[in-house]
Amino acid sequence: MAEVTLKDVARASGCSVATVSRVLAGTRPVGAETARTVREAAARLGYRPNQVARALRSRSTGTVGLVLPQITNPFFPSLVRELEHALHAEGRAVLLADCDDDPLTEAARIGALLDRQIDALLLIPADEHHSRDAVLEAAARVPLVLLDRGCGPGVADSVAVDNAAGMALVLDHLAATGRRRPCFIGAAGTASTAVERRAAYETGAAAFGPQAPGRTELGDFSVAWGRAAVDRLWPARPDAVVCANDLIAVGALQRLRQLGADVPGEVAVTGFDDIPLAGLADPALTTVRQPVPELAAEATRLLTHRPAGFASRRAVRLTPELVVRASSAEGAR
Amino acid sequence: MAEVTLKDVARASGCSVATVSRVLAGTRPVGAETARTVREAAARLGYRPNQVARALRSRSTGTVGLVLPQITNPFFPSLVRELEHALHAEGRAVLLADCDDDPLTEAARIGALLDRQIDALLLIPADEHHSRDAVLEAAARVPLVLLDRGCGPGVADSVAVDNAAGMALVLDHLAATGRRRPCFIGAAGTASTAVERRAAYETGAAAFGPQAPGRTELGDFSVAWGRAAVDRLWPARPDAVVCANDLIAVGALQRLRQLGADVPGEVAVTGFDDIPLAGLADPALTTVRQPVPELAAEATRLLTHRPAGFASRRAVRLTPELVVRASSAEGAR
DNA sequence: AAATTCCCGGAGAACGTTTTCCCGGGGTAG
DNA sequence: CTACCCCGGGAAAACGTTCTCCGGGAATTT
Repeated sequence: MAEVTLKDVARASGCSVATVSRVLAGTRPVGAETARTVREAAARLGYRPNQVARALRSRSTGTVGLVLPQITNPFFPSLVRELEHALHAEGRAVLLADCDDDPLTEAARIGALLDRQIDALLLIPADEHHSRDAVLEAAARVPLVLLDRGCGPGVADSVAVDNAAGMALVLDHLAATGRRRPCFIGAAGTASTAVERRAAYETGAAAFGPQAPGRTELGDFSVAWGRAAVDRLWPARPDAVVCANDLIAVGALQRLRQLGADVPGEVAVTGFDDIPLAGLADPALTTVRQPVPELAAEATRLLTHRPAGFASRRAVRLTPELVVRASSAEGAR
Repeated sequence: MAEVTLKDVARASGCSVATVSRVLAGTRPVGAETARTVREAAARLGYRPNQVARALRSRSTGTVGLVLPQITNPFFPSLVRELEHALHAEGRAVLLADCDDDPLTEAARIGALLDRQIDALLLIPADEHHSRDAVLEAAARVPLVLLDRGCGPGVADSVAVDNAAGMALVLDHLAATGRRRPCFIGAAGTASTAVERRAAYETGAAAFGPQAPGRTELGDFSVAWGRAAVDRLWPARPDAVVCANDLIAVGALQRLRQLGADVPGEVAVTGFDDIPLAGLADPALTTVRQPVPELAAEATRLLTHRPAGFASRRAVRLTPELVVRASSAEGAR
């Protein structure tokens, strides 16, 4: 029933499978009259090409793999959405894999996708170091683009936000609005976002004066950690708490309010990423917006337009944007 | 290089492709000695079976489609995660499609996935009515399980939470904690979750007395709508605001606080779904937790164990759980 | 008018598996 | 000793495409 094949169309239109294939794929010019009959027969029978057979023959599945650390990380869904739309628009389908932040699972998933003959792989690596081998291996087989996070230099093409620039935006803003004693709540992991944001904070914070900056605490990218870190930092009474991402900032915000601190009057709080939650926090969170649609567009562009015989790796950095909200308001002081 | 095929292994191990296939797939018993040599050769060459070829021949891709309305809806990521894990655990891969809440896009995506010869389809329908045709068509081709939302009776197997039971839990809890004048902020759409929760509220609210319940307002499943609805309902001073999902509840919570209302002292607020945001709201949101892991497990079970020649559709309803948090606390009154 | 090119169409190989069918040898039963 | 059967193994068909090669007729060139 739903098993209409090229052969059926050929029989119905009185010509060979080769011709039918040519008409439908537009591979080679074919007589106007025959083309018409073929197209009509195909429509009448409701022919849909079997993509698996097509893939086997043409060595291209029209499928790209997307491997990410944790779909439940609120930054990823919008990215996945943009990627899905961009890829489906070109007729490619997305094989999704969630590796649960575990490099071993990640490697297994990558393997599974490669076995399925994906044309290309989009990967948000779980760990800067431990993902490296799997990435190298995969990059040798298919076009691969690293997204959001890096994985050592020159491993593969990559697209990410300029974390240093983003952190600079935050620090400039805080300085401009009169904050003098910032501190930092970061993530200890080796994920490149953690490392870069941490480093950028250290660099930028120096401008506040030699010993102005308070301590920096390192944990993970979670709300719980944000809460916990505040307990350690608040006694020193910083006037700004810079967080490595929005989840941490939300936690910090919560705990500060519990402790009776006045945000933003007494202390400003900033995040990073601009996840949906950021705008909903109270007070709304000042943060750095990642250009998600641009990240997705650039990633798919890198996948598709890969210059032949172009060995060198491309690393695209997109500039983020500062989103100032209530949590760092000046007027309230 | 990465192109090791069965033929290569056969040549390396000195036997035929048929034998190699049999050894590796374990299809048929084969001599112990030959099996050893074959396995060894395969390992040495690093043979990985080409799943596309396998799929073409065996008419099974080991791939299931997952189509959902909006991956950015915060309820879905955890569901996707569970499904991905369950399916990958059985060696199946997931083709993901996001239809942007649009039934037309949904139909197109379903078609694209079917062309790729998915073995089965998991679908969270975008709309109860407008998704129906596409669902019926798809269900005729592959095993299909509807998730979270329905699509008319008897269309396909389905797994969802018992919305009526969940709403009853909320209303019982409110009644038990002394609330007398509830009102409802729901969604107007025809998504089955919207319909069922709305109906369940109407039924349950009757127990509060003939004219006790305040108005019910219908919009969409969004934070913005929650805020807007409060402006309409608050003048009537309900002592409980029951919301059709957590997003609405978060919006309501925000607006109520802006208006100076005391939550939960003056008015309780409840949500539905228990998305991560619910626990982070201030005050933390009382809500109904959907049993996400169970939903996923049940869905994959229905996909795999489908009784041969079992025509009737199965509709599984899972019981939700009430999560009482600060937004409906009694002590605070 | 003959030769060359061009165009349209078909036959069939190929992609990498799985699976059917067949065959030879050794064991057991008659 | 013959008949049968089982077991391990190979040859080759099949899955549904795409694409190469080839041929025949018309059109163009010389």
